[in-house]
Amino acid sequence: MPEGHTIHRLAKDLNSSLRPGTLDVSSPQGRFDDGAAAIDQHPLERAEAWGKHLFLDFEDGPLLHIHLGLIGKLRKKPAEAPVEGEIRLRLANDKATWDLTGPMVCALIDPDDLEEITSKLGPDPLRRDGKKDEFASRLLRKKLPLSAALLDQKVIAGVGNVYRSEFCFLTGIDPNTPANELTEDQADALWTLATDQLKLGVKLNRIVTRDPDEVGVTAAKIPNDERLYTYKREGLPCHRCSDEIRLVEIAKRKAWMCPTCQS
DNA sequence: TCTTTATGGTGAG
DNA sequence: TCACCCTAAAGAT
Repeated sequence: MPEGHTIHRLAKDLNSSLRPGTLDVSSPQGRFDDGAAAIDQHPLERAEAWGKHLFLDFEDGPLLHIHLGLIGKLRKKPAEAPVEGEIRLRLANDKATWDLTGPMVCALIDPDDLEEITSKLGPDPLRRDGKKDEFASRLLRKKLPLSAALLDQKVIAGVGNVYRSEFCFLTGIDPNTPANELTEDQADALWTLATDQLKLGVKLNRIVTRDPDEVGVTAAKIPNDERLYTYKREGLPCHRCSDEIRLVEIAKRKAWMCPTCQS
């Protein structure tokens, strides 16, 4: 489930769950034994998210870089939870256990590496240093379809395959529109939307783009199968106009759109 | 009990 | 452009 909101939520939860105090760090699966040993018994100073990247800073220890990729998960379990599955990394104290499975990246890095990684990322709407103007200038330079540009982490860090289709729908823009044909106002609207939506995603710990008024309950209570307008809804009626949601392929990945609402 | 899929990204050719 | 990496759950048989 990893788009930017997931990573920021994880950083927040890790900070409250694993501090203060030293941590028992291990690699039950055995593929990160050396890394785990280097962190073991060091307190977590701070977890921080940057787009879809997660960085954990340990007191008197190295930095840990985690990227969940498509299938990675970092799950909170009770203290002393039994080992089940392919757990690359386990962080534990006497109150909780966090198990990392299937990450694309789990590696110790130094500050120079951190700088190199973050310098390659575009503005993150969930960070104080995420700037609308920077997003607009990067977006409007791209000749790619909007839906492809939104997946480019150098244009905006943290947006993934669910948000990109939903943002195109919510702004009423055809996802195939070349980004450099958009207006400044449209770029502004996309940034504001991304900021609001990702913040809501962190709060609810899931993506809910649907207008609660259409469903008649609060956003937190919208059922999972009603919380999105387009994603994985091909063939189903648009929540706004009842036309059929269409599946298209953009930037080698599936994208969804309403042919009537987005033109 | 298979095969497929997934909210991602890299490196080789 | 393709092959490939990682894992688990859902879907097909």
